[in-house]
Amino acid sequence: MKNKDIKILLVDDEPDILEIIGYNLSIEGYQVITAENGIQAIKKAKKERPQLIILDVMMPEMDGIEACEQIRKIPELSNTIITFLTARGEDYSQMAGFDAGADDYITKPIKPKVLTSKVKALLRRLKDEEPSEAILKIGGLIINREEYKISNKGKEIILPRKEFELLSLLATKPNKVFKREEILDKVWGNEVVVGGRTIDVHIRKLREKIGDDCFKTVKGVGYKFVD
Amino acid sequence: MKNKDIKILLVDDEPDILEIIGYNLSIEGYQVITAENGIQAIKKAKKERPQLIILDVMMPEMDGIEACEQIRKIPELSNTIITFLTARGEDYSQMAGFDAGADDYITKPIKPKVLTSKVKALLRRLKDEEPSEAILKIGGLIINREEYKISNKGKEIILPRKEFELLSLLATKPNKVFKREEILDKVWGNEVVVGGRTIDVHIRKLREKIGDDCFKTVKGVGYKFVD
DNA sequence: TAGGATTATTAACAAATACTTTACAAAAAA
DNA sequence: TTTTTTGTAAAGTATTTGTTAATAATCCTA
Repeated sequence: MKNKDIKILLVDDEPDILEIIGYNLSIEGYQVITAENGIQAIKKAKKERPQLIILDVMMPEMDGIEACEQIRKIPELSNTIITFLTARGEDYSQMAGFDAGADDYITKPIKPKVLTSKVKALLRRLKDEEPSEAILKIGGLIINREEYKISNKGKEIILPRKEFELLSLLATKPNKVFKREEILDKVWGNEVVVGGRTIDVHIRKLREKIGDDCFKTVKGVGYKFVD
Repeated sequence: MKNKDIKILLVDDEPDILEIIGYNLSIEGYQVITAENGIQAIKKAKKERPQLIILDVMMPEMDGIEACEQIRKIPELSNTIITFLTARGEDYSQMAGFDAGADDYITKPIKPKVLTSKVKALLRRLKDEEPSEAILKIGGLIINREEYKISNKGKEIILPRKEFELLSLLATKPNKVFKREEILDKVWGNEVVVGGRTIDVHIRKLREKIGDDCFKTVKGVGYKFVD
């Protein structure tokens, strides 16, 4: 399923928030639908059948919690993922939210990267049936894909996105050789065209940061991660 | 392995949590064992040999981290999967947990669906290890096409691509004679034109590396791999 | 939103390795 | 014996990857 086939319903009473989140999501190619209160949200949810609903907790008319409960009662939307928008630290609302049937929550203020990776992670559940394994452990390396974080022998490392994804890919199957083609497909996307040395350069950076011997070159084929 | 053959040790000091998680797991058919602190947990783990341990981080007597470390030292439990229960957002505990040898963590509050699918995912790791078609075994030779690796009588050998593919081809049907034509087709591609000695040279290199007698020449026809 | 920092890509060249050919020797077949 | 086919070593060619630095794109902050 491509992003453009995915509808996200965004519910918040502040137009600014709708604007900014909506903008970020649409950059990623999602179809964004908005609503400004719970009642509208339920109406639109029924009509549009979004795959994901992002719901502000605090809203006039009908708050997010109640809206969530209502939506959860709609059978056609049983597969819809609902996530709350909540101010940082509002613990009680998380609790109430989960009771109401929410799948996750996002705290405000929202960083675009966090938002999009969270959305991606949530949508992945749709396909996977089971929530994807967000955490990979190989040797002394821990890769937390949900939080885009890596720790190597207890030391945290921040990797740029492409490097992270490349490492992530290789680490899903240690010792398996990933063909360059395959890497391009999975990390860059099969329609993107990049020069011939791009992968090598990223590998080089990973070798620098994680350790030279973790990455093995198989000439004529590709690279593998070894532990 | 059926669910009823799987033991899960659940460790938390709050009886309520034990109750609710235990209930959900037993619905799925798992055998659930409980403990209320780290010391008890270790004792029960030794005795019952559970496949999975769900361990609360914060506990009186002995906390989850320490319990985890202790359990990891028990050789019989080396295959046991340990996952932590942690309050949302407690980042430090995650990290400490991994250092202690945990495989994953689950955040509270826990949604039954998340719990069960996570458990499923974790247990899937146990079964893995299935030999795929990517691996060929002939005599003392193991050809791993996924890892582009060869081991001959336990000794690992790295082969260049063409050699690897040539060997790979011959090994798919031991004792079958592959005509030179056929070899060219399959390894080089039918439009590539190479000189008359190319195959021989590659065979020679394989004989050097794998063993002279593995490759038999059938004059006027081609080569075969014998074990 | 300008500009400074970071990240991604490209280009150009070096280095490593793989592959092919050559030339001739050896072996087998005719 | 002559002819054909294969074995071998070394040289030569081609391909692939490593590396660096420069440039482009992007992100982030003030």
